[in-house]
Order: sequence, then structure tokens, then C-alpha cells
Amino acid sequence: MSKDTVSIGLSAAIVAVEGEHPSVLVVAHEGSQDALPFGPFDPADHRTLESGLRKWVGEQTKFELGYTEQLYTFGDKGRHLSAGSGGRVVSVGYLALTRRVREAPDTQWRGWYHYFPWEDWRDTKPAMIDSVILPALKKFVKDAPDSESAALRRERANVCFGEGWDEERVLERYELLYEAGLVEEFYRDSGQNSKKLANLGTPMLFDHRRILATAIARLRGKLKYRPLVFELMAPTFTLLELQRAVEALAGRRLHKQNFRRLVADQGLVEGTGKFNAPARGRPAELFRFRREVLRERPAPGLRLGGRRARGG
Amino acid sequence: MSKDTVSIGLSAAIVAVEGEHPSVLVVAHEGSQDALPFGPFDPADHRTLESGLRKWVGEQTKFELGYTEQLYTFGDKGRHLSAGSGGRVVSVGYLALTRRVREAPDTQWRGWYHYFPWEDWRDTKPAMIDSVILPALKKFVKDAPDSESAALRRERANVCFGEGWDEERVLERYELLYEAGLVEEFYRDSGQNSKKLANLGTPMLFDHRRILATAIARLRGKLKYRPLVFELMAPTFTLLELQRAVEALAGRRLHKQNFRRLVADQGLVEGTGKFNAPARGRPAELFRFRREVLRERPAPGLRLGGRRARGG
DNA sequence: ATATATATACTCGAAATGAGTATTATTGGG
DNA sequence: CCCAATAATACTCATTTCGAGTATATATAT
Repeated sequence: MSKDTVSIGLSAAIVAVEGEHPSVLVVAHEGSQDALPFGPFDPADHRTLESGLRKWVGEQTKFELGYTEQLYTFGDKGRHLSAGSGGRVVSVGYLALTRRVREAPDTQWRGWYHYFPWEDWRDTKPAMIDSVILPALKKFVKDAPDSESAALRRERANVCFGEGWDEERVLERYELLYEAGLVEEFYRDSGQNSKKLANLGTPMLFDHRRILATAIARLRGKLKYRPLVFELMAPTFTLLELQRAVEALAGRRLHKQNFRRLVADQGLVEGTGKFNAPARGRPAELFRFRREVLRERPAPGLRLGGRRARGG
Repeated sequence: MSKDTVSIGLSAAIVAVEGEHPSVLVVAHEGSQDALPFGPFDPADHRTLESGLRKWVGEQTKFELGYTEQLYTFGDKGRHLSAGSGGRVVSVGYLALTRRVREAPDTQWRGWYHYFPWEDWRDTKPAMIDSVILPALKKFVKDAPDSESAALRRERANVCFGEGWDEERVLERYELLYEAGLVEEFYRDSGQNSKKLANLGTPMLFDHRRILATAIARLRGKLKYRPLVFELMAPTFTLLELQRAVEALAGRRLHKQNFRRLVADQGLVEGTGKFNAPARGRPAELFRFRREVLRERPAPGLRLGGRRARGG
């Protein structure tokens, strides 16, 4: 491929939740790094970008995509390399949501917090933030070429990892860690191998971790105003299961009673009259998603709220 | 250009507001339809997609982009044609916000409601909705190939133009009108020329009107949770000017006293102590945007609200 | 002075939100 | 059988937000 040709890469972050574990479908390509299902866009064969994506995913993972949404198109020079490949690749990333199904050969569900361990605040603030990330970012600020650049870096570090955790800034945080040389991909893309400060999370092929970060950010944001979770749930579920799924995606805990009130008041679910048989505790009613809300209300969704303090 | 090559087109919807008029910068290409500034992505010359866009815009309009945001990447077969050109064009659309400046040669600010007259609800519901659009959509439903498809069409028509106007669904509405054959581009792209039902709004080159629809939709949505308006305002402004700008973009009126309260309570602006000299009425204080809020609060913005009833 | 236009302050009730306490239904162990 | 543990569900309460309005202040034009 010559230096000034463009090709378009289509990649999908296919997300599912199993219990408390949000996960993403990765393909085991010839012993290399974890990869999202992907392939080049072929104008002769694909009528739309999305139909191209569906074909590739179908071939590689043997299953049909349901809910699918385009995320972003990346074209930066030098962010799509693994070895020294030829022309420029412009990368179109997609988010897909699905109920968890059996894996196809060479395919595997992997918890997304393997790639972003600093994003899971459900139990506590991840210790690595104080022990590794903040000190390294302090150094990154100090190493800035000039004071203006240092101020900008300090600012970014503060917005990303300082007071007031905003769970939606997943991409911003990953990009900052990349530029600060705290993730593997930075060294791979720049050819450097020296002074590796840290190696946070599991790296991925090409720019796939960036795409996954975009996917998580989008999902966390959209969750609050569109009923996307239900794409990830079984046909019936208890309210606690629903809450656990949302928490898994958002990476933080929610207030149980208020969560139920929210879901009920918005008419997002309806009881089935059936109950589950839990190991302990009172049995919970099984609910189903009321698809009708999509017509009734302009923008139904779960406004998680909770800017003021921690849920419980 | 051969049939199975891809090229990437970069287009920018550059938006400004002058008084009550939201407008977009269009280029007068050889007597053809209105076009957004655009050009092909050149991997040899452009380090990123956005820098490529900036180069093209700079060449065509002689001015520097400020706030810029990627919108969407379109790749549908047959939606980028004006005449029968060669290979496939994948189109990356951008939104840019700017204060209104003088026009460069061959360049012109045009009110965006020329392209989307049904989107301006500031005075009243546009009459064309009841007189033209709804009847035509009724016919579109009736002409559906089967009853399932008819139900889907009825559903879409209702969400887009029925009860409960959602000002953010700009793209959905344009796409529906396109498919229903109510906009010029539909006939141009499909080569048909017969049974033209209507010809709503001013058409644009290629898929530029679709990109503009995406831009308006995004802007209307984001306005509610990010302080984007200020990119469009002069350094100082009265609160009424600010409100008129938001109204112009949102396409609907807001409650004046509540708007002030919102802006003030959120700490988005600060008074300068200076006052304007209006033609009539009490002089208004001039305010400036408090850039600091971007640091202080995680997601400042203007939550317009107003789902319950009409503003006043 | 008066009409008109605009700015700004303040009020009021309804709804949404955060953070609980209280009560009910179940299991498993003594 | 009673009790601790666990989970579901109901209810309370103060605060904040939001829609909608009234009241008052400060200009200009006539």
C-alpha cells in the first residue's frame, strides 16, 4: 500500500454485561495483542459503513449485531501502527450492545476493566490512581517544555483525575495517560522503548483501546438519557440485576431505593408477576422492559444523578 | 477515479449567530447548489483529519476555525452524488462555532432555516408542517409496500412531526423527508425526476444538508449541558442577547426570568458593570463569560428544560 | 406626564432528587 | 421454633430545580 493512499478500517466495541462484569468481545489474532473485531471498508462490497462492519463482525465472531451506533472516526498519523504498515488508515469505531452469548472460536469476552482498571470505582477509588497515576502525572507536568504547556497539563490532570470524578471522561483520561507515556501503546506507536514509566491496563492492537475508551464514555453518557441498558439485559430481570448492570457500566454505586423509584416513575419497566428464587433473602419480582416508552416519552432514560455525594 | 477506491471528504458546518439569525457559511461553487466548505483528506499532507479540515477551510474561506467538533462519518452509496462521479466518497462532517466575521470572496453567511424552514418554532409552529409535510407523510405511509413497513413509517412520522416537538431530532426529520421524497436531494441522488411531491427548503451540494442537519441536532443537544453558546457571542453581551442566541439555535422561545436565573445560578457569566445603550427600554448590563466554570464544574451548561409546556 | 419597552427582583407551587428509616419476605443455623 | 442475615419494598423528609408568574425599576418617545 503506497504512502498516500487511504484505507478505512471499521472496528466494533461489542459490549455485554454478565452479572457485575461489563465485557467486550475481543478477537485472538495470531498471538498478538487483544483486538476488536475489525476489517477494511470495501466500497465494492459494502453499501454503507455499518453494513460493512456487520459483515466483518459476522465473519469474525459468527454473530449478528443488534443495537449499533457509530462512535468516532480517527485519522491521526501514527496512532494505528503495530508494525510498520504501509498507507494511512482512517479508523471508524462503532459501539454495539448485545446480550451475552457463547463465544465463537478465536473470540473471547473480556472484562473491560482489564483495559481500564482506573475506571472502576464501585468498591473504592482504585488505589493505582494515588499510588501510580497522580505521581506520574506530576512528573509529566514538571517535564513540560514550557510553563504554558505545564499549566495546560496540570489543568488536564486535574480535570481527569482530580477532585470530582466524572465517570464519562474515559477517553480524555486514556488520552492523557497515553501522552504521559503511561500506557504501552504510546511506546509502540512512537518506537521508543526507553524510560517506560508505567504500563497501566492491558494494551490492545492498533488504536482499539482508544476506540473502546470512546465506547465506554459514550455508553456511560447515553445511559443517563436513553434506555440502552435493556439491550444488555435478559428478557426478564430483577431490579437489582438491572441496577448491578448499570453500576457495572457506570463504574460506580447507586442508591438502591432511588434507583427503583427512577425506573418505576419513568415507566421503563413493568412487573411480570413472577419471582426469582434467590440463594438468600426475599425473592424479587421479575420485570421486563416496556418498549412502549420509546414512543410515549421523547427521551426516556436513567438520569443517574449523584453529583453531590456518593450513593449507597 | 475507479469504482472501488475510497476517498475521504471533509466538510465543515461553520455556524455563527447574528442577532436572532443562526447562520452557516456556504461557498458559492460554480453556480451550483450551496455547499459547505469541503475538500478531500490527503494523508500525505494532513496529520489528522481535523488539521486537513482546517487547511481546506482556511483556503476556501480565509479564516481560522476556533471551536471544532467531529460530527459523523457518512458512507452510504448514492448519497454523495451531484453528477455521476467516480469512486466512493466517505464523508466526515464537522461542526465549527465562530463569532460572525466578514465573508471571504465566494463565501456567504446564510440563515440555516433556509435549509430547514420547519425547524423554526420561535414565533409559531411553521404552517408548512400541517399544510404540506403531514399530508405528504400520510401519503408516504399509505404508499408503503406492506403493512409492517407502513406501521414503521407512521411511527417515524409521529415521532418526528407529531405531538411533543423535540427540537433535537433535526437529522431524523430531514432523513424522513428525504426518504419520503420531499426534498430535492432525493430526486437528484436517485436520478428520478417524476412525481415530485414537494421541495422543502433550499437543497445543498452532495450530502451537505444532511451534515448541516447533524450539526444543528448536535448543537441543540449539547447546548443543554455545555456552555457552547459563548463561542458564538461577542466578548461582552447582555443577557437578552444571550437568550436570543440560544433561542435562535434551539428554534424555540424561552422564559426570560428563568433563563437569567439559570445562567446566573450556574455562574456562567459575570457582570462587567457597564451598560449598553438600547434604542428603547432600560439599559441592560453587559456580561462576560466566566471561562473558569469549565474548571469549577464538571459539566456546566444551559439545561433548557421546557418539556412540560411552552415558554413565555 | 404618559405610554411603551425593557431589565431585574421576587414569589409560589410542583416536581425531581438525595438520603435516609421502616417494614416485609425469605434462608440457614442453633 | 426463634433468630440473625439478607434482600425487597414501602414510605418519609428536606433540598433543589423548574415552570410560571407578579411586581418594580429605568429607560425612550411623544
